[in-house]
Amino acid sequence: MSVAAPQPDYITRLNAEQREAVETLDGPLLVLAGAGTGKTRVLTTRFAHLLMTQRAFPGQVLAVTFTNKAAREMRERVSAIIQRPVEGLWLGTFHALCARMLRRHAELVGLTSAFTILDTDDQMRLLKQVMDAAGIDAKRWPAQGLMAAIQRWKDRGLVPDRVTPAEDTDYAGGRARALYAAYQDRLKDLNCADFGDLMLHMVEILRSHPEVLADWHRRFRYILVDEYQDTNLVQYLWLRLLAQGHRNICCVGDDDQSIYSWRGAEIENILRFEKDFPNAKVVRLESNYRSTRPILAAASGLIAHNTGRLGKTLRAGRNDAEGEKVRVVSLWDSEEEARMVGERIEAAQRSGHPLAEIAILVRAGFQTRAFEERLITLGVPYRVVGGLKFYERAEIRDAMAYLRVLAQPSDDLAFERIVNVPKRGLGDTALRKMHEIARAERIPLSIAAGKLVQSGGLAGKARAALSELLHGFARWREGLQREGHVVTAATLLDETGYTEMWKQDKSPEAPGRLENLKEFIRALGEFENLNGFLEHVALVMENDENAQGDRLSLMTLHAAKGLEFDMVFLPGWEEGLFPHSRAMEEGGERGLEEERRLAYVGLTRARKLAIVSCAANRRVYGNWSSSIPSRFLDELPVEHIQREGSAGMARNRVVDMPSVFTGTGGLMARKPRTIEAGAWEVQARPAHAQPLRIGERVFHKKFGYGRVTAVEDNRVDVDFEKSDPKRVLDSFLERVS
DNA sequence: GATAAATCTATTTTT
DNA sequence: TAGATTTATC
Repeated sequence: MSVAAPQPDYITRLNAEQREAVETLDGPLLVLAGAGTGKTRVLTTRFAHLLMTQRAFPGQVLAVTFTNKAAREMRERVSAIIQRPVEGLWLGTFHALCARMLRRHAELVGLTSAFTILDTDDQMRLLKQVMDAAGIDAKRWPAQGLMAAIQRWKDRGLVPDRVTPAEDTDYAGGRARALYAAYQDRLKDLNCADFGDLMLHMVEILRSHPEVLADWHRRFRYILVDEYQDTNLVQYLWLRLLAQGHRNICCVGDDDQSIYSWRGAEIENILRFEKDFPNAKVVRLESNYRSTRPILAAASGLIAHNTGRLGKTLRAGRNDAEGEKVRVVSLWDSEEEARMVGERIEAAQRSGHPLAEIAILVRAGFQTRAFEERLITLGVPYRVVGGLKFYERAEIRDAMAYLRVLAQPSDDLAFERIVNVPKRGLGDTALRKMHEIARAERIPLSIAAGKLVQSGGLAGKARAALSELLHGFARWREGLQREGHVVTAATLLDETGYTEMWKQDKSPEAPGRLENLKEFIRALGEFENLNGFLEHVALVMENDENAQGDRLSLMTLHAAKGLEFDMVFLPGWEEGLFPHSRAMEEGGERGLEEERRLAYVGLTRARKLAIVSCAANRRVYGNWSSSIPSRFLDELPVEHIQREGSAGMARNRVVDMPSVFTGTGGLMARKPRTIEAGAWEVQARPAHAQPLRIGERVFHKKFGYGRVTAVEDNRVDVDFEKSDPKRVLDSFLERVS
């Protein structure tokens, strides 16, 4: 910087560490941005700075996000800084950007530039067909397992040829690779790509076509990556290939907020950054502007229990950072927990807190129900974030399938979906005949259908129905030219009898579905043409509906990442639920650490008050069972929390009701009796006169006989004979001699 | 091809 | 327990 050069105010508004992250423009840079430290601000300011200093034209910056929402936000904020709309940006999600690139090079992987992007439904159906053709016993080998394996391979950038036989032993007797190859072939035949393919194909192309890669190197001078801790291997490879030339890559992320390993995200990508990009600079953003000191201290204390972190310490960046301690409330059962949350929300509401600033964050989706019921009885408006998305609804998928056939007669999957919706009397038999012709002549299904009609290989009624459908498509295609896509789509849905089908439907959802179809047509009008719309829907599966009104938010912890609220409820902190037993079974210590990061994400969502709670009894699959407080509660630094509720767990640990309350067959198997508040709280009687020791044989009402493998306070690890090893409270165990 | 019965299966899900 | 999905039956 030259002497006394006046700084633009978008720079002077930053703190020192943020400023360093923005102004370090050349070479690899990793910005470790703790929760609430202004990550998005840095990213967008950096982008704007590149443009303002004329380091790059808009089209020379590649900016990658994970969600459409993040991309939209970045676009808006960049144009706000440079005070004009920015055009020609390569800003979007990994998938959207790859799709855009792949349309230019599709022929290099055997597709045409008009390839279709499949949704999960289509993927599954296609895979089932492939497995069927290969004679795989679908009972023994569920398609879902193979789908997961294929996706994992794709996440790692492995085309079928690159999968080693050693990785292919545990599915259908080592046939997974071959099935994967067959699936890929089918995709190519149909001119389709699934989500994973968008990344996979592009990486393959960049790997094997240096001239293409060089081209992209010339184009992009700077690369910006958001949420780097969530990248999977194929995304990492793609970034590394593109960054090879100029090495001006800036990745922003937080290893402590990596919570998507089960989706293929590799936390190693961020841990390894300095090795991958030699001479990389690392800037830490540790000044938190979001939360009060106690919340930050609680979150920091918790996450400190993780190993293998890059290490950051959140500092309170606000002047008014003092505040309420984190509440830890223990309750008798999940119903009482819901009541407690409801009461506090009402109280907050009474004292003038907007509901939009309150959130309940749960570990698993099913937990929302108890709270919904409570909120409904209390009349508190709420919204559940991340339910079924608009474009995932059946009626929308059907309508989409019609439009896809309209746009691309060779889209077999779409054709198959709608050929008998509404019912036209075209069942399995008719479909099989079409398939036979299609396979024999290697033509699309819809063309085969035409031949079938002409050859008369179909009974009268079915033949007439199919013929009418095909003529319809010919007509609507003409209409597309004449009347445009919106009118044609509406006509199509009417003439096929699709809207009529829902009008006739007497189920309570039917009116809503008709509404959705109207909304669908309206959304269509926002696009210039049909293809633009189809691409958008394939890549942007989100619903931006009903966000209005002062409503409380109810969502999973995963869905809450990136959001913030004044008051946050974190219920269900119990062993087995959070940390979730499955996470630990599958991921071991790594799984546990990811759960802890999830807890960290939860706590750091709160600006002013976090209320953590656990219940001693919870209904699991219909049965009441008892649970013990999450180990995460013990990991919160005591000086920053305030214990409340029926059981002060720090001093008097919750003593569970006798095991007659649990299990299925007991006297009170239905529900633990709600006893007078406080009655069960203080009896800190030791469950056993002599503490249990490792190796002792014990009996548990629900899990049967087992042997003690570890003892920690009143928690005992038991290796059960008839059940998986579990951690239980010692009061539930009987000593067996 | 539609309905009823039986069976299965229950984390998280950015695109 | 609840719901989704598969299978059996008419």
